[in-house]
Amino acid sequence: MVNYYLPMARRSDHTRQELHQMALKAAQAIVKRRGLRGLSTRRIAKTMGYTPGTLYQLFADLDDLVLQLNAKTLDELYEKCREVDFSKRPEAVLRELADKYMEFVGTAPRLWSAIFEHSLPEKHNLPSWYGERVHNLLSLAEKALLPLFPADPQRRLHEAYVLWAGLYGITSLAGAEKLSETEDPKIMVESLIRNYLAGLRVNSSAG
Amino acid sequence: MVNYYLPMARRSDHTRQELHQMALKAAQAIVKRRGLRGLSTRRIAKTMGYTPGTLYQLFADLDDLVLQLNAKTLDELYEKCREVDFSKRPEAVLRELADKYMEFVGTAPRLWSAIFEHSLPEKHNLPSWYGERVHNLLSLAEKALLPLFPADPQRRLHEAYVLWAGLYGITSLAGAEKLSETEDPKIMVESLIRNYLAGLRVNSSAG
DNA sequence: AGCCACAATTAAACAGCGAATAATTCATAT
DNA sequence: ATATGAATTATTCGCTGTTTAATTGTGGCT
Repeated sequence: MVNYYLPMARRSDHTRQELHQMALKAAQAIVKRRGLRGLSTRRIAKTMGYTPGTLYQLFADLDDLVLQLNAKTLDELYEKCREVDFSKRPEAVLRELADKYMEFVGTAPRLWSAIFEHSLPEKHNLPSWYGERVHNLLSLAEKALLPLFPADPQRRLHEAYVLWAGLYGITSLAGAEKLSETEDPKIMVESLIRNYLAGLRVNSSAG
Repeated sequence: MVNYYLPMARRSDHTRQELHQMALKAAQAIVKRRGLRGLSTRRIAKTMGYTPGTLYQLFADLDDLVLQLNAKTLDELYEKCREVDFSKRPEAVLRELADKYMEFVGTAPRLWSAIFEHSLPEKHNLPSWYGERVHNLLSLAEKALLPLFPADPQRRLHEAYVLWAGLYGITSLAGAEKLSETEDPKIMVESLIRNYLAGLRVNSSAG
């Protein structure tokens, strides 16, 4: 009789979890260098020292793997952004968050754009664990807005969305298009934060 | 002797320009229904009633075709946005622009996200004619800001860029469903315009 | 020790892809 | 009428993601 309850020892030198980690690290390295379109199951497998079939024991398909890679990217950005000093004034915190964001994107632009270049087949929806990663990041911006709307978490989340999306728009446009090389994305983000926050104060006190 | 100066008549029933148009229309229909990942040379060719090889006489490669499809999309959005009444107040004009923009995106979300999902291979840069399409749209937002900064076109462009990038970010994130499913992008855009413009007035009059 | 059960891994196959090339078709200029 | 050369197709190549069957290897049991 075989023991069905404990996992049988692996044939090779790596546990399932190790393999999972190896695959994501391999994929991350490939996307960093060659972009999402340079990623393939065969390339990942070769980088790991395995064959493509093994990947299908760790992931449902390549979409699943990319989704988990993107979640990992979001996690790493989240960890980087958690370091900011949230005791400062909202505007200063948001500026620091934006700085971390842009620094992160700048060091691995292909890894970052993989998040937006990837799209799921029609049938599938985004898994909830992916949405949680996005929410984590948003909660940081929301946290920065806490002094502004201490009693309205919903409002806080809403404004955090707008600022986050604006940040994304600026960085992605600046990254993809060098038409306006006179425009510095850093200054644009600065404008966004300063003016939007000023507008928030005006419109809140007025209405 | 052959006449090198006048184009030889086509073998089939369509001129080169007609074929070019047919290819883009076919690609547009496919992307509308199946998304960018459902697009292939074989599918385009079959839709046109030709074979894949013909496409390579009209386009350098599939990337070129997708780029021209995206330019066409930007053109169609531009034509739609030109209809707004630019005699109104800046905030009203910007809101109308945003409305047209989001209505357009809403009717063909897959066509729109193709703009962001597509990325060129490392070697190539975006052609200038593509950047012009983006600039056209940008100039509409700049036009709306004319009453606010009548003597500072550079400032106008800067603020237009920030606003447009924000709109771009909100719609693309909402369209790709990489952000919240609960937040309504329309309300977010409303917030962006109202607060950013309010901030502009405050910060301009103050400093 | 020997063997069995079964998980892990691989090798092979399939359909489809973008792209390049050779072969073919066919409208026109002479 | 025929040769010319552009337009179109058929074929081929090396890829791709994914599935399947075959193989390998390991731990449990007698």
